[in-house]
Amino acid sequence: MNIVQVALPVPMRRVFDYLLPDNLPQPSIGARVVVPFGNRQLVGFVVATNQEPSVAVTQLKPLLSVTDPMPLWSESLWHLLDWAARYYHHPLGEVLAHAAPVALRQGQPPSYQYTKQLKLTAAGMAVELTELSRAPQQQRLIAQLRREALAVSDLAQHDVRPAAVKALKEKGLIEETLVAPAFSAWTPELAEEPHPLNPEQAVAVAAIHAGMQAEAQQTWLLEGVTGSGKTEVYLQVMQGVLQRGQQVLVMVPEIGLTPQTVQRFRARFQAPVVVLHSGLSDQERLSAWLQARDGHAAIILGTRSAIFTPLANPGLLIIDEEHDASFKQQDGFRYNARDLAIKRAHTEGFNVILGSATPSLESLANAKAGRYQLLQLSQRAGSAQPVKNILVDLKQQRLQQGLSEQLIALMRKHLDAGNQVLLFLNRRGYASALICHECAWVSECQRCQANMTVHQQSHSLQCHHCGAQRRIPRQCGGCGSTQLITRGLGTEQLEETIQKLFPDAPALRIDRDSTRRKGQLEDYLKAVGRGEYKILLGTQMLAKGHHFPDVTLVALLDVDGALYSSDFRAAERLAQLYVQVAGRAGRAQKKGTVVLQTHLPEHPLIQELVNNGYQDFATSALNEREQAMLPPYAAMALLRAEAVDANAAEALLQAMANCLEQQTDVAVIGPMPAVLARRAGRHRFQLLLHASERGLLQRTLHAWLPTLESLPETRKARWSLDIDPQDFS
DNA sequence: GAAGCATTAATA
DNA sequence: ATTAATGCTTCT
Repeated sequence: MNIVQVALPVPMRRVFDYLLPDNLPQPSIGARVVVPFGNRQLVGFVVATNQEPSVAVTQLKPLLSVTDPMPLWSESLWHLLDWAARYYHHPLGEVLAHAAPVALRQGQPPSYQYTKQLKLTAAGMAVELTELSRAPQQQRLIAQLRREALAVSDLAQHDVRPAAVKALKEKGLIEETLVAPAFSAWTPELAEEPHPLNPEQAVAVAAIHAGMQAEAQQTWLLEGVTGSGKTEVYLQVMQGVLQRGQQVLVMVPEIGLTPQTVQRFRARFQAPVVVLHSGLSDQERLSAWLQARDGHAAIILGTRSAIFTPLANPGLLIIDEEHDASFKQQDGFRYNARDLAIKRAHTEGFNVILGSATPSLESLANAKAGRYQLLQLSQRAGSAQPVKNILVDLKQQRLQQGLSEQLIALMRKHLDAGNQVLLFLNRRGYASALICHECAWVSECQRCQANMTVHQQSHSLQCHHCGAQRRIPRQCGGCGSTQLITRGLGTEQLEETIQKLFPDAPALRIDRDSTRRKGQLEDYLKAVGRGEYKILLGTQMLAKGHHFPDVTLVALLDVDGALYSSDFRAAERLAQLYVQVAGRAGRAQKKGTVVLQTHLPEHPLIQELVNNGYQDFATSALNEREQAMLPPYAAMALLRAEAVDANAAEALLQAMANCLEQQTDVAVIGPMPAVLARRAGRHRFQLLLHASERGLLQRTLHAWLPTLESLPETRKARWSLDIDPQDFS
């Protein structure tokens, strides 16, 4: 009897053997099969056949069915997924399931959905409309179908009820047909003229074009300040790739996938663009996946998970804003899509462009080491001038709700000149805590080690970590006093203050709370573009990607947290944020000003950034990383554990530490409490592993994971492993 | 003693 | 992850 080894979407780092019944065809590696598992049925992936079974044959169950006659993935993509499972030490079955669209995960065939369409029969063509004068819906439908066929799913839009359709079918006037999906044409002609390039852009495009002629796969790091026209470079490089009939995969951060981005690609090329965004239905996602696999899609635009899209004929991969943290998945299968993309490009032999105004230190180090070719765009398009930086020392300053007098004066000046002002504050809500003026009681979350945030708008205290909500108390929870005051400025309160200080300047707050409704952010951004608002204030959402041509003053109100942070990446992230926010200022003909309010103006990072810019900051930050033996000059992995019982979580990591400490080439740091020591009622600990090279860390983990997994302490606490962790919270 | 909830073991 | 089996507590 034939044995089939199957990877299943369960959190176990092992595969399962099944018997192949005689009536089923021999499945190929990478095909899906349906198997019995416990008392349920799962869709699994064949990883091997004709192997020796790892348990007694009598314990094996037979496969229920073979779903695919062919492997689901090309050989190279299959190898990438297998590599990813090993590199991230994540169960292969879960990796494969993650890489497949939901429809395929559930066992649907990998085929296009045919749409049901209504068409006129010969009788329907001939019938006199007046014959149907007593059935207006039927009449309308016939009239419509004489213009063009109609999909059954669109009937409601034409206000035709199923009864009318049924009646017409019975009269033999219309019929239902299944129609194959139509793919738009793939032509090399452009839909619009390319924009003229400035000298730097031209150099970049020429360098990439030249490099593409070479046989060897290449990676370019395109470092372009905001407004320097990176997108135009992408477009002109893509042009050549598309003309050769090759596909382009474009990956953008979650927040960057806006209709405007898509619009730029559609406007330039007469080639089908497929967009993988969160709003797609399972069927639409499957269709996009198939179109990419079959080469019907020329340009595939998507976020993190787009890296798993099969490509018939890939020519180029672009990762825009490559430094963005959203390329790293923060739970479950914790992969880094940027790193996987580069690995994939290597194995499949296509070229990569990494683009950013503020490249990650990892990528800069790779450029320095000669693995990537660095291309720089330092001029802002048109006549835009460099921004002016102003540091405001908050020490001993009189503040009005977090605003220094200097900043308020600057805001007046810019508003009086008819320009817009943007204030950045990365803290939503009204205030970060409610405290008692008499006994210093603080509004803490019951289930997390964190303060609850005051939300005046919804009259509630909210925990931003577990989502808990309750009414704002009138009395102190400790002493019963009614003297409750707020601490820590949030965007809601900032909005209130701004309206008081600048009653004549309409202000708009943009944060997760104010843009909850779908499409609301887009509506607001349009209103901003029309000049309906003079002051914009908000969180991270304001920092990225949006173009505000009339904003001339940008201020970061409170970023000192990053300067005190224990996370070694905090400085890098602050520098990137600063440059991104600064990029919102003075994009058109107007000179921009950037204000940074801080209690630590003498901090070397701040000085370096403000005086010498991101590149110099990055150089010295990389030197520091090298001195301190931190990534990218070392490898890290993080073991996390959480449990209701704090001891259980800590004991598990201690047991793991005891095992791993036998390995001398890997430093084991911890266990220590996580930054957020308790979340949703669970105590959290972490254990940091540090090695001078990835290989050492990989070999250690590979050797020890089976032991770690089977430690008795794992039964008392949930744990996970994060390779190349980005966030230590 | 049954019902209800938490813990543990198994999944081929 | 999901589920069945087991253990423990609580309720009537």
